[in-house]
Amino acid sequence: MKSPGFRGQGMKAENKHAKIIVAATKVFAKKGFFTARISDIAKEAKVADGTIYLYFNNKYDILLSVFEEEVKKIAENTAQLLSLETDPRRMLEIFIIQHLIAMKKNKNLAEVIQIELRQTNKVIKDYRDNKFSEYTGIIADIIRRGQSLGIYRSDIQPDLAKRALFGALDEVSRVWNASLETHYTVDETANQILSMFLSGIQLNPEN
Amino acid sequence: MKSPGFRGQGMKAENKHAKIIVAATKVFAKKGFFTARISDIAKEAKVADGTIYLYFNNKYDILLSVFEEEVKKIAENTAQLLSLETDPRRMLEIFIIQHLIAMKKNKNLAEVIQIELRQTNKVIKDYRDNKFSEYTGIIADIIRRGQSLGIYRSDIQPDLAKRALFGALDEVSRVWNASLETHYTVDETANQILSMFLSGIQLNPEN
DNA sequence: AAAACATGAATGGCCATTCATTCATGTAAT
DNA sequence: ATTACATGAATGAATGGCCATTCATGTTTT
Repeated sequence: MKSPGFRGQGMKAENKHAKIIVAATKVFAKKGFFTARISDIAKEAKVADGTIYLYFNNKYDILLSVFEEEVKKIAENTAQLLSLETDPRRMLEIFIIQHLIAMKKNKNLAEVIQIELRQTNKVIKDYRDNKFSEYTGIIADIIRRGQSLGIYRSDIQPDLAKRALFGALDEVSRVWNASLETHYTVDETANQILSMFLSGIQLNPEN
Repeated sequence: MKSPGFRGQGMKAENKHAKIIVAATKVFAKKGFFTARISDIAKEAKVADGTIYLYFNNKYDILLSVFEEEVKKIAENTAQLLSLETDPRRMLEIFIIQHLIAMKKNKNLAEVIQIELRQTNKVIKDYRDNKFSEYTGIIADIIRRGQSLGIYRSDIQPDLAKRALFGALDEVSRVWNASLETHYTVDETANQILSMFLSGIQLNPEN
């Protein structure tokens, strides 16, 4: 006597993987990687503890999957928007806005990125610089393009600038999550940061 | 028959506290807070596991102490140097250089700051925003001063700018630690970041 | 010989991971 | 279409290892 649409045990995999990813993102964000318990994730995903191991090898594998999948999403979305644009100034604006929107919309993701970047990094460090550095690489590319067009100062090191900009964005979103302080809107923030960076990067400042 | 200056067990407390702090900084930096074992710290400090609990309440207390003491050192040192200076542009330069020097010199500290800021934050969140926000507050103060002198754009939000700048510096030093990439010197980096920020913040850009 | 310090083996709790069992669904035989 | 059998997804209690913390004991200092 199950209500229509209900499925008991044994139902086809369907979207358990996805459900676990979503739950894990939430739990990692709330408690941090090390403090999060598998059983927390299982409960959040409405799944048994053991089920998680049908989809992931271990706890770290979950974190990695969350990180890579989510970063991939943002990167693809941003790349898509950027492909329609040619002005490096406008491109930088798009990157900044998209990043902040993504972080604001998905606070959990923001946290996971921060955690993965700092803590775990340590343990596994190397073999996963893929999706993430691909993402920040977008910034460097924009800057290089601007330089070859004579719009951005040629004495700026794109690899340093990408870090400075990413760091700025990351710290701003960290505070959005971590503190109770009132904070500026995405637009205000994006404008301010864009303005700080652009005017410092443009060859011929016009404000 | 100990050589002169040698002291066996039971020697007067002397500097055990300090020794543990130094050891803990090193170990936390290398392994991260959660992965670090008390016995690692004890071994590094050449002290018994139990001894640590004569000086600290628990593992987290060690991290907190490391964080607060080290941040305090930097903050005081920087404040001291800044007190000799009045030009907001030069002041910003000093802050940037001092921060980068401190992080480069003490990679361990850089890591601990990052860890404390992200992971643990989570757990205890509030009651320790003291030393750290005091430190980043220096940036906001410099900017405000520059604004009232008409040197920095008045439309810049000091609290946002401080985060952007701190984030940029933090991300740059994160990469110094985390990656194997060749990276720029402190001076190069400081110049670049200062230049990016200053030209974006100055009312009348002159380069 | 107290008091103060230091030691490190033992304790105890926590939690990732495993695995024996259950059960819905699918297939084959009657 | 009813029964019998097979499959493997899902479960969650039990296992086992790790490690922070404690404390009974030893050592040094006063």
